[in-house]
This record gives sequence, C-alpha cells and structure tokens, in this order.
Amino acid sequence: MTVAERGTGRDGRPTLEQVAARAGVGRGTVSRVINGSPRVSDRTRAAVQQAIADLGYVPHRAARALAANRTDAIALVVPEPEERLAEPFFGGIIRGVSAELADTDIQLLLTLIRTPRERERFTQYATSQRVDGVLLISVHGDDPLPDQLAEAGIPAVMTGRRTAEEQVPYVDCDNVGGAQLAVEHLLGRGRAMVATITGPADMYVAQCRLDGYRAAIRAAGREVDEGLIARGNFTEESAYLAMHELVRRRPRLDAVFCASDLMAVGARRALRELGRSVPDDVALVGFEDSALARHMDPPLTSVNQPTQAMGRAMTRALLEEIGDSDPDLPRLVLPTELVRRASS
Amino acid sequence: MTVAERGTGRDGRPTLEQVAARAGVGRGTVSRVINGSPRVSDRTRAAVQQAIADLGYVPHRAARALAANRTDAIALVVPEPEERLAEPFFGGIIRGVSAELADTDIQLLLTLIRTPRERERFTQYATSQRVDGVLLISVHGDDPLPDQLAEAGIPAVMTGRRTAEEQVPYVDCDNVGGAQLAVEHLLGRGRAMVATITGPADMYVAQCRLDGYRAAIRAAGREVDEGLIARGNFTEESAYLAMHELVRRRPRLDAVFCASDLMAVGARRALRELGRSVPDDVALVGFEDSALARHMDPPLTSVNQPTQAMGRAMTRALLEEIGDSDPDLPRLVLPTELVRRASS
DNA sequence: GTGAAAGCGCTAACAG
DNA sequence: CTGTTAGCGCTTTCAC
Repeated sequence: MTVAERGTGRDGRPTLEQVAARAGVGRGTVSRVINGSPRVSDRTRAAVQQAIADLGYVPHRAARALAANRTDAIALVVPEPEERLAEPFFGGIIRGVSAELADTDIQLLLTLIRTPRERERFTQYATSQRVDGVLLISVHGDDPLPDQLAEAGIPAVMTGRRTAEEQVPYVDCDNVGGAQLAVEHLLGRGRAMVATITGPADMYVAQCRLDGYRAAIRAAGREVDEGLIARGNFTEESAYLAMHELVRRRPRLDAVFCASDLMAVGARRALRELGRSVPDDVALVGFEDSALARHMDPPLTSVNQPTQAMGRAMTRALLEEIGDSDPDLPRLVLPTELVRRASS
Repeated sequence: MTVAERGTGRDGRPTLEQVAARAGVGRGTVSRVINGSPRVSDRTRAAVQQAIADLGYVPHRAARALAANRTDAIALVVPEPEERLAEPFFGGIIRGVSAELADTDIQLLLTLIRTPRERERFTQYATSQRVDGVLLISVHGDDPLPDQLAEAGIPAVMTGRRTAEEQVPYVDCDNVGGAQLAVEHLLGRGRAMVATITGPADMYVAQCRLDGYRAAIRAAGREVDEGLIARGNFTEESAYLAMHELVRRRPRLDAVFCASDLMAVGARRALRELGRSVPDDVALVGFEDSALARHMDPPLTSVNQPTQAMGRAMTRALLEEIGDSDPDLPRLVLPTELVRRASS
C-alpha cells in the first residue's frame, strides 16, 4: 500500500500529497507555497495554507534534504576533549551560535573531535551532505580540517586563525591589542616584574597574546626577559604548573598576565600555595572576562574577549557563505577591552 | 540524466549504485553489507567492501533516513536561556552525553527552548521524524514537553523528574540524601543555625533538596525554622538576593546549605558584602561539586552530584529505548556523596 | 500560474 | 544468499 492509497504518511503523519489533495492542487504547487515561491496566486496560496493548517502538516526533513540536496543543519566542531566544553570560552561560543540560530530553521550539531580517527569520521560525515556548513573553534596551527573542508567544498568559518595569513574565513578578536592593554595596566600600576603565562605554541591566538605582552614591555622602554614567559595550554592545571615554574625562575615577579581567565585561576592557586598573596604581592590579569573571573575572590581584572559576539559573528558569516551570496570571504576582527575590578 | 547513467551522485560523490556496479552485485546486497546483515557470503562482502574502499563511498544520510525512517540523531533539549549553558550542570551533562555517543554513529543536536513558541517549534521538529529520540534536562514540574513527546510516540529520557510519580523514563541522583549529608556535615561541625537556599518551587529537584534539609534538621532533634529557608532559581544572582534576605531575617545564622554550587558562589558574594567571613563566621556547603566550587577561595565543601554520569546514564537509557529492545522503562537514581575540603 | 513526472539515494520486502 | 522492485516524501524541471 502506498502513501497515496493510504491517504497518510507511513507514520500517520500527513504528507505533501495529502495537503495537495485537500487543497485541490498539485504537489508541486504545495511545494511552492511551502518554499515561498512568488509564482503562486494568492487564492491558491491561501487554500494550500488552509489545508496545511487543517492537517497539521509538517515537512519531512529527510525527504526535503534528499530532494533539495541541503540539510538545514550546521555543525560546530570542538577539536578538544569534552572536559574543555566546561570552559568559559566554549560556553560563550555555543551561546553566541545558539542565539544567532534562534530564529532560523537551522539545527546545530555539536561535534567533539578528540582523535585523528574522530576527525576522519567527521570529515566523512561533513562530506556526506549531512551538514550545510561547519563552524570551527580552537584551531591549532597544524589543524588540517579547515583545508580538508575547503577542498571538499564545504562552507566553513572559524573563530581564531591558524596563522597571520589564514586563508579560510574566520572571526577573531584583537589578541595583540588585548594583551597589550593587560600588560600596560599592570605596568601602569607600578608593577616592576611582569610575567606571562601564555597558550600552546601551536596556536596563533597564543602567539598573538604573547606578542602583545612583548610589545607592551618594549613600549615601556624595558627589555623582555624570556625567563618571565611560561607556556600553558589554556587549562587551569597547566597554568598552575607554569606559575610554579615562573616563581622558581623569577622569585621576585610581582605581576602576571595570563592568556586566559581559567589560567589565571590556576596561577592564583599556585601563588596561594607558595604563600604569595593576590593582588597585594602579585597582581594578576586574565583574558576573557568569564563568569569564573567575576566569581573569583578577590575578583580578577581581565581583558574582555567578546566570546559570545564571536560565536554570533562566526555564525552569521557561515550563513552568508551558505547562502553563497557574498563572494567576499568574511575576515572579521573584533575589539577587546580591559575590565578592571575594584580589588585587583 | 539520472544517477545511473551519469555513473555518479549529483555532487560527484559515489552512490550505492556505483558500488554495486563495481562490486558486480545488486544494490540490495551492498545495502546489506553496509548495514551489517549476516545474510551475505564472505566473498561477496569482501568484494563490496573493496568497492566501497576504492570509491570512497559514504552513505547519504538523508536518503537513508527517508528510506529507513530513522535519523541516527538525538536531541538534547535545554529548556533554559542560553546563559545557563555556562553553568557547571549543563556542561557536565553535555560532556556525559558526548562521551556516551562517542563510539556511536549518532549525532547530537543541541536545542535551547526559551519560549512557548520555541517549545512549539521543537515539538514539531521532533514529531517530524527528524530525531530518533530526545534527552530532556532541567525539567520543571509543569513542563508539558515530556508528555507531548510521549503522546507523539517519540522516545525520551530525562535527567531529573517532575514529581515523585514521574511516568516518563528518567535518571536522577539522590537529592534528598545529598542534602541530608550536607546539613549533617554542618550540624556535625557545631553550627547552630543552618539556613538553606533552595531552588525554584516548581522543580522537584529543589523540593527534594529542601526535604533533605528538613529531614536532617529534624533528625538532629531540632525544629525547622521556616525563616531559615529561602528560594533561588539555581543562578548566582538569585542566591545573592536570597542570602541578603536570609541575613536580614536571621542575622545570627552561622551556616548555609545551597542547593547548587553556583548559588553558593552568589551566597558567598552576599556574605562578603555584608562583612561576614566564610567559613569562619558562616559555613557554606554547595551541591554539585563543580569546577567552580573547586576554584573558589576558600574552597567550597560540596555534595557531589554526578552530573556527567547522569548524562551518560540518560543517554544509555535513550539508546535502549530507541533500540526498543527493553520494554522496562529505565528509572535510575544515582548516589551522591559529600566532598569535603580542607579549609571549609 | 499550475500540474505532471522524473528523480534524489537508500532500505526493505519479495522472489528466486 | 542475492537481484529486483517498489517506494520513502519532497523539489524541480518542463510543458501547458
């Protein structure tokens, strides 16, 4: 028994066919109405809409995707272990993306990629017409995924870039400027020995923040002491270790610029254990202005990376790509600002 | 020109048809191999797999979904504004779900529902065969979504329940027991006037934690003072306000059990502003043992709600529902434990 | 403007 | 065990 004979879809739900029958028109016409084609008379349109309402018809996604070759879904790829989803940065991005998608009919797929095998699987997934586009975050310098997607012709936009000459569309914030702000703030308050805990060497964002640090030091007429520079990987634990190392190397440091708020948390924990007080003995500035930073006691002065705005911007850019109207690849850099708090 | 004539899919990707041709078998056989049917000879299977590898064939999702009437996707519904995604609870759940889905071929769709309109849209979405099942969290007592989904015949599992007699499958933790642990801990350390900041009255989880509070007070042979009970809504801000109110009503309180870690953060902020020290003057215990709690200074003693485990359990339950093997609806309650920290 | 018809790529009977 | 066939529900020419 076919749908046409049965008078209903296989799961009892009405199909376009029934709508057409009820409205007394052909299937094509119903399809046109649904897709907002202008080539339909007002009378017909009204009749169809009435039939749709009567039947409570809802288009079947898969059928539409198959016929039209699009999915109305985009993927957000997080190339990190799931623990990191809890970090303020990821939460902010997700919120921004969700907000931007709110009045769209587009579904968001969340994909974590932790291993080469998973990356492989995702590439397959994406190239198999299951998403219309891909959002990438936390890209590392050697991440091949952006290029793979580009080759496969899948629209993609990322937050952050891999190098200064990034070819794939991206949205970023002013990391150099933000870091400079942070360090200038510290220097301006009379701190003499400003250290920094930066991110992984293979991430451009980390390089930029370190560049900003260096620039600020030099702008103050001082020399950059490499011993005051330590690496973390944006996690709290890494900063905890880095802070210990810094204090070991330069016991007299009196300020630290951390390339993320979470790392400031780790640094503070280490300092506390070492019997150094924050901010009296050592001043700390973070980067991101997360809820975490706001909840710290004493509060953390922080550079405001507009995470949520970046999520929104990235999404808008991708939607444009998909709508393939704009041939100009969006390359957007958002400003940063320093958020100063009373006790820091 | 049709696919068969063209010798390739419409976007240049191989189809099942080409695989069949190359392997010298029929389409049905290829389909069987792909879906792991045992009714295929080893020789044939090998030939097909070879052809798949040669061509780099990847099944087309939409086509499969349309033909098989399943989507290999599940939705995680968060009936809260996106700000709340940043809360430890949601992060934990997402991580648990992702972990459980990791070696599956199932995609996770994240959906925020903030308005009745969005709920409506989601119901439509779900009932339109776009997901195989739904995960629900943060359910309020009057949330109609679980029942709507049940009526529509869509498998759903939630974390938390709406009432003691929840009919829809759920996973929960021992909220009453956890709260009791917390309050006993406080009483056991000599605190005389233990207050509580609990969650919204319309959430069963909040009722349970309040019940646990009451039970512990009574078990200690004391009377419950309603003036020591305040309501929050699990956000930091609500707890901040609630804490102010509590202190106004009972200035001599010397301990507070907060129904979430985030609320403990808010409570502590209020106490600080009021010139009361934590934990010397007022002791605080939270619920959830989040990263937030661990990062607090001084650290927060907290009941460990196994958020990630709940996410995993919920997912496993849903997958079973979908596989529709087990007619017993899973009703699972996970244990809680108190995590004590040095300085609290 | 509108109907009819031809697929989209796959699964699931149904015969062998 | 395996090939064939008939759809799944929708979009999209192509005529009229």
